[in-house]
Amino acid sequence: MADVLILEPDRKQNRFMCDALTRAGHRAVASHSVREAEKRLHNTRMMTVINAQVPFTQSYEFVRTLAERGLPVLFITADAANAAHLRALYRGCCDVLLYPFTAEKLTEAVRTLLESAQTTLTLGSLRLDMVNHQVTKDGETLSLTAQEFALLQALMRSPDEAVTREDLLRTAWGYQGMGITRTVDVHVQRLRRKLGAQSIETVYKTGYRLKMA
Amino acid sequence: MADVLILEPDRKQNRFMCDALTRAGHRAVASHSVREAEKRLHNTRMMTVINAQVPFTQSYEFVRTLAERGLPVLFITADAANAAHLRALYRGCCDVLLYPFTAEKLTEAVRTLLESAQTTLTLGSLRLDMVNHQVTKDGETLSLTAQEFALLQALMRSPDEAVTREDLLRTAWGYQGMGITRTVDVHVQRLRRKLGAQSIETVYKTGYRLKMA
DNA sequence: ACACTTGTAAACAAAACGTGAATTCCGCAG
DNA sequence: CTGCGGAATTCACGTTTTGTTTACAAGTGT
Repeated sequence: MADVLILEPDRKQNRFMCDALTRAGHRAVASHSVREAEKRLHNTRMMTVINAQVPFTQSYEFVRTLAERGLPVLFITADAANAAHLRALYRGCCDVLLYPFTAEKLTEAVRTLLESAQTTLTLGSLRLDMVNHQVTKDGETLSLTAQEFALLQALMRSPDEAVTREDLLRTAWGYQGMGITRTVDVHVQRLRRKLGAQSIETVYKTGYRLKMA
Repeated sequence: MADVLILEPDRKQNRFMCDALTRAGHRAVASHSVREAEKRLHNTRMMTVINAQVPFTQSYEFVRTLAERGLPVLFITADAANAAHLRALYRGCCDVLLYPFTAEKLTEAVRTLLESAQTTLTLGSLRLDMVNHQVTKDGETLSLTAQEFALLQALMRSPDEAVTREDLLRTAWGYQGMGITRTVDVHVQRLRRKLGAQSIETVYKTGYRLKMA
């Protein structure tokens, strides 16, 4: 994950940040609305730089989803009080940068955040590499589709725990408040085939659980 | 359990609380009547924030049921005297917040309450984990059905106490005012088999009791 | 002994799940 | 823009699991 998405409505600012990061060797993608950003990130993994002024009601869910996917987020805000608040709110792989800032400060913050980002998950002989979008089992590479990959990732984040279908739909699909769907079931079926059974057990009336080792 | 249900008839207030909690990283669900709330909580575990003004006759039974299920409840009231009263009435995993309050006070109260929320029950060598939907006895995992799980949970909440069939139907099934049924008996029978006898004793003309150790 | 309560197996009903196939979606090359 | 191909989703149906009722045997207390 070397790429950075910049969610900043102001064109000029956006341009400035893009340039700075590009010069620092990253691939920067400009984005001006949450909608656009969501679309772009739907099946890609990259960190996000977001202006904290974008409407909270929209951005909140957005950032939360990113956090759940283990993607780093860097907030930009001019309000020091707000900065503290944000830092407390989203701890983990998020950080806050106070406006105004130099290009150096920005690239430094991005670099630090990227370094601390989690890029692989392991469970027994299963290894999931988020950078290369690869999953290996006993050293052999499995070829999973994007959705299968996302599902496995969601399951691997909570090994040995029962994960509800609703949770899976939210973290692996980004859906929310969707009614009954058999989608998860179907994908679990496919994953089972590829992983070799004995891996994902179903928790009746609840969801699924990825068993350790 | 990271979710919060907000039972507050006033739309504006409800909205305010939802926002505050959402911002604090919880998933908040708005609800405007006891009826609605009951439906939502029927087979989900989440804590509840309730405005103490909602008609007592309705809310009393509602809150009682929640407490029996071990679900935390936070009351909101403007009346300090009432606050003391409530605190005394529902001790345990309930708390009271005085109106008016800031968003911070609210999230703080919710966080504290959630932290103290019970997620596992233990009795002798029996361990019941509500998060993972698992029961272990002497370290070995028992496979219980959802209903058996709910029943055992209800029994474990009152160890060494006689629990009436009616109580069990209410807390483990969500039924109320249902007439005669042998359902509880049948499930007790099955639980006995899985737990190995010697565990659930019957209290003639009343119900059942889960013996300690 | 009698009326009533509880234990239990088996029958039945309902819900949840698995799965192959049909359909829709979506990015992409032409 | 259009058709193509793989992936995602929905659908329909069969299977499995679970829950409830029933019928009768066994137990309990007066």
